[in-house]
Amino acid sequence: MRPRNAAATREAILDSALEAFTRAGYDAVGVREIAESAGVTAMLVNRYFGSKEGLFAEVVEAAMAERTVLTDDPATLAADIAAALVRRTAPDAGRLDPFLLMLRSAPNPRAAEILRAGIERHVEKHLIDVLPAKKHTEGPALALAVIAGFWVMRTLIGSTELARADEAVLEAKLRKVFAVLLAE
Amino acid sequence: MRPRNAAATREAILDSALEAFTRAGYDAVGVREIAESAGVTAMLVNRYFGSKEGLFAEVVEAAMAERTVLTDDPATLAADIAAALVRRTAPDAGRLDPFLLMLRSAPNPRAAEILRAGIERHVEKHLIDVLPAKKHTEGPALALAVIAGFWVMRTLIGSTELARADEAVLEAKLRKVFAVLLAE
DNA sequence: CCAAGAAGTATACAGCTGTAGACTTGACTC
DNA sequence: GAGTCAAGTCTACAGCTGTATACTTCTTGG
Repeated sequence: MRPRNAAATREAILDSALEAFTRAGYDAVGVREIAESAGVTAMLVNRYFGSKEGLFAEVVEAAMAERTVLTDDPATLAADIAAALVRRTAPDAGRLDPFLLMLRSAPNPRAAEILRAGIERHVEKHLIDVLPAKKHTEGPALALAVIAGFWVMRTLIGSTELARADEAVLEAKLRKVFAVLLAE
Repeated sequence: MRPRNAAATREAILDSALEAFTRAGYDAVGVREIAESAGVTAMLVNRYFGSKEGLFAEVVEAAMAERTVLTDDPATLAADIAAALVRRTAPDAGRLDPFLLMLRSAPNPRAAEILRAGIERHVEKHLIDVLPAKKHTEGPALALAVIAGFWVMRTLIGSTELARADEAVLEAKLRKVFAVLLAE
C-alpha cells in the first residue's frame, strides 16, 4: 500500500492509462481497469481527471509532448524516419508507441478530435520545424500518413507480407517514399 | 412490414451491418442497433450469422469481394490509385469504403484477424495480379499501407493540413509515392 | 494531541452488451 | 381449410459501462 501522495497517484494513473489505451484503444478500456492496475478506485480517476475523456486528453498530451526527437538534420530526416519506423513496428518491439495509441483510439470521434489536436500541436509541428522553411505544406502531413499506414498494416492488421519481408528492403523503399514527400 | 423472406432479410441485415460497422467500427456497434435498422430483432441476427463475429466476417467478405477494380493496366496503376484515393477521402465523399470498415474495426483483435484474411485474399491479391509478375513482393503491401494511412489521417483523424490542401497537389505527390512502390 | 482537510473508497444507478431458451406468428402444401 | 415447418420475436441473464453522491481513512499543522 503506497502512502498517500496525490502527485504520485496521479502519475500512476497516467502511466496505467497510457499502457491500457495504447494496448486496447479508448473504447475497449474501462475506467475500472485503469484504476485497478494503478492500485486505486475508479472514482479517484474521475476525481483527478474529471472524466474518462479528460484522462485520455492528458494521456495524449503527455505521450505526444515527450515524443523522442528523431533528428534535427533535414538531410538525414527521410532515412532516419524510415529506420525508426521499421525498427519500432518490428514484431518483437515494445508496444507503447504514440502511433498505436492514436490508431487504436481513432475510431471514437471524441478521441479522434483530441488526437488530431495533439498531433498538430506536437508531432506535425516538430516535423515542420525541422524541415527547411520552403515548401513544407503537405509534405509532413503526408509523411505522417505513411507512418500511420505502415503501423496499421504491420501491427494492427498484421499483414503477413510486411511481417516476413526483408526489413532492409522495407526500409529502403520507405526511405525513397519519405524522400519524395519531404523533398523540395 | 416486409413479407417473410429469409434471403431478403439476410441481405437487409448484411446491408445494415455494413453501414454500421463502417460508420462506427466493430466495437462501437451493438447487435440490437444493426437489427433494428434492418427491421428485425437482435436474436434473428445471431440466428442467421451465429454471432456478432460471424456477422462481421460475412460483412468483410462481401465488402472486399465486390471491391471495385481500379484498372487492369499496370502502366496507369499508380496514377489511378492516387486519383481514386484523393477522391474517395474527400470531405464530401460517401463514407462506405472498405478501408473505413477496416480502420475503424482494426482495434479489436478478432476483427483485425478477419480483416487481415480478407485483405490478403482479395485486395492485396488483386493488386498483385495486376502488376507484372517480376518484383512485387513488398510493393503492393506497402501501397496498401500508404492508402490506409491516408484514409486514417484524412478521414478518421481529420488532419486540417490534409483537409485544406490542394487536391491536385496531394494527388501528384501520392502518384509519385505509388510509382516508387509499384515500380521495378 | 487532535482537529481539519485532503486522499481515497463504497454504494448505487441507469443503461448498455452479446447471446441462450422458449415462445409465437406467418406462408405454403396437401 | 388445416397442418407443418420455417421465420421471427420475447424474456431473461450475467456482466459490463461511466459517473454522481455520500462516506471513511489517513496525514499533517497548530
